[in-house]
Formats: sequence, C-alpha cells, structure tokens
Amino acid sequence: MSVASKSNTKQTASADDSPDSCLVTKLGYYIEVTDEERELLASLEKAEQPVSAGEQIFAGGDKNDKLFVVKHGWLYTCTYLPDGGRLVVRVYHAGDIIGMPALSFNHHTVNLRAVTDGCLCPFPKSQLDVVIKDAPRITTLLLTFAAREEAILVDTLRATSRMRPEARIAYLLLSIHARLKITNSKMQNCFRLPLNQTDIGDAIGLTNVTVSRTLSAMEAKGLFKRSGGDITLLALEELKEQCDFQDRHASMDTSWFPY
Amino acid sequence: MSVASKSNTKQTASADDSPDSCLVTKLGYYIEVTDEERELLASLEKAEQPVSAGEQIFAGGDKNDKLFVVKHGWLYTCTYLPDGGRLVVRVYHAGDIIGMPALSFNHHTVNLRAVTDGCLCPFPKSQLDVVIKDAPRITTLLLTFAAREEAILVDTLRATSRMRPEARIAYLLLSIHARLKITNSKMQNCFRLPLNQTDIGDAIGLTNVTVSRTLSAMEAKGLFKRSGGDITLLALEELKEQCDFQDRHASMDTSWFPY
DNA sequence: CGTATGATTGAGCCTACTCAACTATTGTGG
DNA sequence: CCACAATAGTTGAGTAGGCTCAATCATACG
Repeated sequence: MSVASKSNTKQTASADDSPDSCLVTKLGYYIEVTDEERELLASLEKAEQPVSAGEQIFAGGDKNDKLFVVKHGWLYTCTYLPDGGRLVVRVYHAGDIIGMPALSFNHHTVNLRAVTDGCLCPFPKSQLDVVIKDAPRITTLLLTFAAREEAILVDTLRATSRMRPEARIAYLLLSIHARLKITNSKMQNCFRLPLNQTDIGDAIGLTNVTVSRTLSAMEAKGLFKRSGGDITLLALEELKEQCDFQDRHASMDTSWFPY
Repeated sequence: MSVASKSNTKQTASADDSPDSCLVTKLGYYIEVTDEERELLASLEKAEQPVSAGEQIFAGGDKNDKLFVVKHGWLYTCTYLPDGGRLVVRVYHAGDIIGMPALSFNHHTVNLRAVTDGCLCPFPKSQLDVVIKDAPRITTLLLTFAAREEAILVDTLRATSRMRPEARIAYLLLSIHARLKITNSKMQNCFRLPLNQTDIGDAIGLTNVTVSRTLSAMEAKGLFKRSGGDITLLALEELKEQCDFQDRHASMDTSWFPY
C-alpha cells in the first residue's frame, strides 16, 4: 500500500504532504510503481506554481493546454449558472490531477479557485504522450481514474439532485473523508474542512441558510461534531446509510491491468 | 470527418447503423483511423448479443468484467434511490461504449436496460490491454472520451440540479440531439425519441406530471414539435440559450495527441 | 477596537410534488 | 376488424419543503 520514500523534495508546508511525490503516493495506493514509472511521474511535477487562498487560477473559457498536479492545498472547480447561481463541481486535494475533464477542449469548461494556500505543478497536456507510450500501467490507471470520476459524479448527481438536505450534507462529508483517506493513511474521522457554508451549499445544491440549519440539526443528533474548521464524524454508519454512500476510493479492480 | 467505408458487416436493421463498424464511425469522427487500428477495434465487436425492448441486461451489484459496444438500439443506465425513486444516468446509442464508469469496480454500479430492440457487442475489460499497448492514439481517444464524459456529466448536474423544468427539458433534448448527430451525419433537427415521460423525468429530476406540463408548454411556444415518438427541434438557438447549452460532441482538441 | 466575513434564526412565499381522475394511444386476441 | 386491456399522457387541486429576504450574532483579522 504505502510506497518506499526516496525523493528529496523539500515541501513540509501542510499536513497532507508525504515525503514522496503526492502523485506517486496516490497512484501507489492502487498499484506498485516501478522506479522508471516513478521518474516519469516526477517529471510531471517539476514545475511549481504557488497559489494563495481565494485566488482564481483559471476561468471557464480560458485557453486550456495544461493539467495540474496538486502538491498541497485545497482547491475547487466551479461553474456559474445563467441566473447567477454557482455550482461547486469538485474539490481537489494533494495528489489529484486537475483538468482531465477539459482534456478534449481547447478552453476550460469551469473555473479553478484555491480554497487555501497551496502549490500546483502544471504540465502540458502533450506530456501525457510520454506516459501513454511508455507506461501502459500508469495509462491504464489514468483511464481508470477518469472513468471512476464518472461513477463518482453519478453519486454526486444522485445525492445533489434527489436527496434531502441531510443526506446531501452526509454525502459531501463522506466523500471528502473518503478522498482524504487515500493520501492520508493516518487520518481517522477528524479532518479540517476549509469550506464555508456558501461553498458547501453550492457544492450540493442548497443555500447557505439551509446548510446552516441542516448542519446544526445533524450536529444536535450527534452525527458529527464541529469545532473551529474541524469536523469529526461521530456516526459513520448512520451517515453512510442516510445517503446510501459507496466508497469509490478505497479499493479498485486492477486484476485486468496489463503485465 | 467521415470515414471511407470498406467493411462488409451485414447489419441493416436500424437507421442509425452505418456500413462501417459503429465504433469506427464514432472514433473516426475525431481522428483518422488506420487499417491496423480498424482491425483492432473490429475485434472488440466480434461477439454479438441481441437485446429486446425493456430487457434488463445487468443490474447494479452484478459481477462486472465486460464492456459493451452498442451496435444499434437505445439503452440507458439507471440507479435507484433509497426512497424508491429512479435516476436515469445516461442514454446510449450506436457506437457508444457501455461500462467505462465501472471499469475500476468488480461490480456494476448501475442497471442497464434496453429501451428498444437492439444489439450489443460484449468484450472483456482485459481486451483493453491490447489497445493500450498497441494503439496509443486510440488509447488517448478513449482517455479523452472518459474525461469528456465527466464534463458532460457536470453539464447534466448543472441542468438537473439547478435549472427550471423548461431548461432541463431543453438540455435533455439538445444533449440527445448532439450525441445522435455524431454517428448520424445526415440527421437534421428531427429524431425519434423512444423514451416515455417517466423516463425523461427520471433523467432530469422531474416527475412525469411536470414533464407532461412542461413539454406541452414548450410545444405551445413553438420550441419543438411532437408527433408520434418523433421530436422536431424548431428553435434550436432559443433552446440552447434557455439551458446555456454547450455541444461537447461536435469538436475535440486532438492537437496534443501522439504521432 | 473596528471592520469584514461568516453563521444563525425567523417569517413568508413559490414551485414542483403528490394524489387523483380522466383521456389518448397502442397492441392483442377473439 | 373490433373490443378490450394495458400503457402512456393530460389536467386539476392542494401541499410541503427549501428558497428569499432580512435581521442579528459570532469569529477572525488588521
């Protein structure tokens, strides 16, 4: 599961960093990564671009020729509705690759904004070529990741468009929790949630008012505890049941992978 | 755009068939397909499995080791909510590959049901290996397709979770229209829509009652015309504006592809 | 300490839902 | 070819849940 650390990068800024490259940590959760593959992946993380809380990194419509590996920090992509409403599409953490959905387009389809200070590693789309030609296992994993995001987005659609506010909140908390656990093996049921209630609402189709009321009601029931910006999930099973939650991150069928 | 036809397959059952393999027709819309690639793709369509209207092909939870190419017919994937509600996730037509979102899982995440009589070509997941190892351009295209589905699903989420009934209907009609145009170059603004109003409602988060009222209101406005199961879009621009529609199918950035 | 941002709480409203009856269409067997 | 059944679509009336608007309270930061 975990990967022997041998890199000498010097980032220590955030709790969700690992001594190894974040990308390797994440991919290494699912497959064994060879030294050649490790080197190939490291080449995607050569450039560094620090970002600060609240900063917009790109906007929908901007020219789009790069992808980004998240080194640390929280970010989200969002899109605006004709009526001015906003939809938070996806929250990104260390080890995530940002930009895949727009691979096929010349221009970005969403806006990217940093929630906290952080660091991105931009690399050109065309650098995927090297991976595709030289590293079939990594390619397969990337394809599988992209396909999996579809399944996750369907879960989001299910929760966001058809469930009660309580269930939507439960879904959001559990999905963030499940994502964080992959690159943060020591994490238990407590994590920092740097989103405000408007962000949360925009992610699950509620107003900040309903989010506030619902969070209070759920906390009163003892489903979780808030303190500062931290969330502690107290009744995991009940939360899961409430929104019919499936963890799409914990395991993966790699039996059909090449080699 | 279109591909020189040279195959001698014998299907003529449905209007959306082409003399070439459906998969080649679809991929060939975006890149030039070489003869070797064509042969590789044909090997994915060797097996045939006829399906009849209403039939359930697999259910969520079933063992999942295959993908399917749609040869002809309409199908959809759907999932059920804890309260018994149903969500139609995606409609599939000739040339589509079914099952990508579940690539990473041992078990299906959704149910697959045939809307009309049709024909599927099942092939094992592991057959993707050959593509990944031998056909980097096809691999890139598959990766790009998977990533694009994410962008499309975000559009769906935007419409389904946050727009008025009229806009949702507009979105559904336009997205089906955009998909059909790819493998059906002669199609204009008229197409057969074999979904009933309950299916439509389950696809965009409305009840059949609201779908009925909304369809009637939109038809009265002259946005489209219904007759039998056929839909003719009369005011494309107005429909597009109503739901802020982006055609994710018509074009694709292939500039960064290998070779 | 003052300001800005974020969270909470209350009151009233609006839209799509539910429930229910009815009409239209399609398909099948006598 | 017609009669009947089953499925699909339409229409009306009443309801409820989350939204809007708005005021107040809490927290963080310079």
